[in-house]
Amino acid sequence: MGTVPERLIGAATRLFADKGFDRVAVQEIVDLAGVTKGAMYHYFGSKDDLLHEIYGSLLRVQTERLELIAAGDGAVADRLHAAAVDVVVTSVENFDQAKVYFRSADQLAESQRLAMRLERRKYHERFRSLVEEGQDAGVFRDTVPADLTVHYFFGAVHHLGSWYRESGTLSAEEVGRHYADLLLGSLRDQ
Amino acid sequence: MGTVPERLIGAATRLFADKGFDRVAVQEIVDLAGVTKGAMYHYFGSKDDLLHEIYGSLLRVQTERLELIAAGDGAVADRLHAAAVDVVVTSVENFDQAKVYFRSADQLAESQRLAMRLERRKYHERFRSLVEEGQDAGVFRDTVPADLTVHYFFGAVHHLGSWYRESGTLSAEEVGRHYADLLLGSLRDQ
Amino acid sequence: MGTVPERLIGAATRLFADKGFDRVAVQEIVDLAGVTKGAMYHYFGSKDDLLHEIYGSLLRVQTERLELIAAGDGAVADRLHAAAVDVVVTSVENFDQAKVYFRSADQLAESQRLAMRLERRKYHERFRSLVEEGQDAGVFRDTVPADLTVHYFFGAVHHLGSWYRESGTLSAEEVGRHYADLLLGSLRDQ
Amino acid sequence: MGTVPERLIGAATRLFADKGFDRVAVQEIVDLAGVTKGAMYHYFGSKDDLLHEIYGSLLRVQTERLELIAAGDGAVADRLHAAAVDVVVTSVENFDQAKVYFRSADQLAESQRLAMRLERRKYHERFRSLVEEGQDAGVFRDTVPADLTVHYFFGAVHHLGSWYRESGTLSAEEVGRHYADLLLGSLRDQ
DNA sequence: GATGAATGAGATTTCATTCAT
DNA sequence: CATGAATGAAATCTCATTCAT
Repeated sequence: MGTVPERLIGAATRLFADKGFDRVAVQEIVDLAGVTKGAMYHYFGSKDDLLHEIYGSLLRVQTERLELIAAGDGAVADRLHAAAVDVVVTSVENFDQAKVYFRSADQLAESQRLAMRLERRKYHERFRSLVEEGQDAGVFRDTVPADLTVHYFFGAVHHLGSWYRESGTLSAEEVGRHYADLLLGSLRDQ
Repeated sequence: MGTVPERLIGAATRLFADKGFDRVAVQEIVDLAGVTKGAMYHYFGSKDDLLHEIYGSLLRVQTERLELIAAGDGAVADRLHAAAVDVVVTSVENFDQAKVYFRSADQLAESQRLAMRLERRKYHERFRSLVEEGQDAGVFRDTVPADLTVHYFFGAVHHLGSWYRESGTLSAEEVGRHYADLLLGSLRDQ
Repeated sequence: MGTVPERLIGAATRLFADKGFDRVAVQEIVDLAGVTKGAMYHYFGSKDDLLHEIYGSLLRVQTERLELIAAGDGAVADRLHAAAVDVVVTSVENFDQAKVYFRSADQLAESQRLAMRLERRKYHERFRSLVEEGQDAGVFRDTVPADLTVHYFFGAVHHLGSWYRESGTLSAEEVGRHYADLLLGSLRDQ
Repeated sequence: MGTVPERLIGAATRLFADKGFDRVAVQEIVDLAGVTKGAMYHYFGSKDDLLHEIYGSLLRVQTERLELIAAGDGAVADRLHAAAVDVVVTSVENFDQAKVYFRSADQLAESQRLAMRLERRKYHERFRSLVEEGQDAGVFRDTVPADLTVHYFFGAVHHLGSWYRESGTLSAEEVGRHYADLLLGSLRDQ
């Protein structure tokens, strides 16, 4: 059944993803995890801590993978495409975590928000550097600022939680490829 | 200073946009509006009602404008471009309303959610029909499903609330054009 | 039966006097006052606020009376004697308030502590100035610093809560006169 | 570093003196002592036990010393003076213990309270017997009941915790002498 | 039309203590 | 001897909503 902290994280992830951080009571989390509130506060300092933990784990994984993909030695268009597919696939494969991540950024406690923003920015900038690399190489057009393009793309990714259903006809891989195609398409020089 | 209901809607819009529906107390709203709780419950049945009121108004405006733009008689690519610019511009020009709209869909009461989903879907479908029209005409490529493309684009639009700052260097119009260019770019046949 | 805030103050005074601030639950206070917790938080911002309210009221009364007595035109020894009697008598006549005041100074919230310390110091200093006036006039001996003497006397007064019983044989007036006699005795020049 | 129980008593003494019994969590005590909760409950039955242990030790020492001083063969005024100095000096020299003793009498568990009250009363009575001895001998005036005088003096002593600062200009010995002078002064026959 | 006192349910968090290891 | 995970009861406080006036 996993350790108590694992069960708590699991329960919180599912509930936060479903209802949003503010709509979930600590009591619901511990009930679903099968432990008592005292146990939760033994392992986590607060409800915020739980969110912070969930929030960070997917971002860390994705950052690591982006690092690897971006540092590859293929053409920049291929690397960007692979990175775009990857962020979609890992988001869908960890859909509850991703939904929490997409929805609850603003609910993080002040103190944790800064640290998280830094990590997010790092991810954003690594991604943007790929776009800029392509622009500098003349492979991508530069009529739209790279920064804005990246916001545009991540907006689309964040929105996955609002429409994508795991039970639907499209696999994670397929959505990933479509998203990547749309991104590359909009960057392709005419 | 406006009527009491107007002041209430204004206060609620600003606060919901800033902190999210669940983080705003009714007391804060009435304080900011300069009225009492009794007055609020005189005009609105509940806190949910306030959200509902705000939620719908921007969507109604945008739907109306989309209708007009889509029914124009220019080339489909031009109409889609204009529609894309428009949704961004109107979102930025009513930024607080838009933020509420982007963030708080899931907080609507069950009963209101359905009605809203219908309106949203209508908007989505009108937009999609433009994409499909272009695909049918052979102007846009159809390797990516029109439905997914529209989700992709609206994801980007919804994300505006997370990164766009009215005080920044980009005007609403500029962002709108960039967004539209990215959309059209990704649809352009190679 | 008095207004709700009055009943709350009354209940809190009795309970704080009996068991000490930290040993009293808000629930007990509202039960004794016959209202709900919500009502309490409607009138008082916190449990601390309640203490603050109680704490200040006796001090204000005593400060006012000391002012009057000290400003009288009798001999300094007579005025000091009257002041000493008065602080004992008013403390015993408002015994619950006095006990709260004596016991719970350290439980006041940080923010309120400063304000209260100022008021207390003012009282202390007015009292001390009487002692100094007598020393300057050669009526009281000055081998013991006035400051220390005042601490000594107020220590005795604060201790009333630990031993004096209203049901005992000594009236407030009698205790007051004894205390004043002890004070004056220790100041009398040999 | 001392044994584990010693470290626990030391930590508890400091914390109780600083914040009061009810404001100190067992976790804080064991943290400061550098041990775990299990260890604490190995040596002490409860948090109350810790208080009880601290509470008694200073009283025992002071009782013993009072016994010796009172049983001396000097004049009664000298013995009372010495006793008064001594209680102040030992209180200041064990200031944390004394503060706990002064503040936390009411926090003792019912069962322990009785035992403690007996010891306190014994101390009080021994002290009072000195006063009475002087009154019987005609050295002290008897216009104020001995009992009340002793309460008065111990009130002043208990109050030390509220105003005396070890870093101040007065040494323990000086304060002791001043306090004793005030006591003797108020007893001196005119 | 509007007030604001009052409710009552429920929120998060704390904490002394126990107990299997 | 000692650990530290886990409990469970209780603590303070919040808040949308109602209702007599």
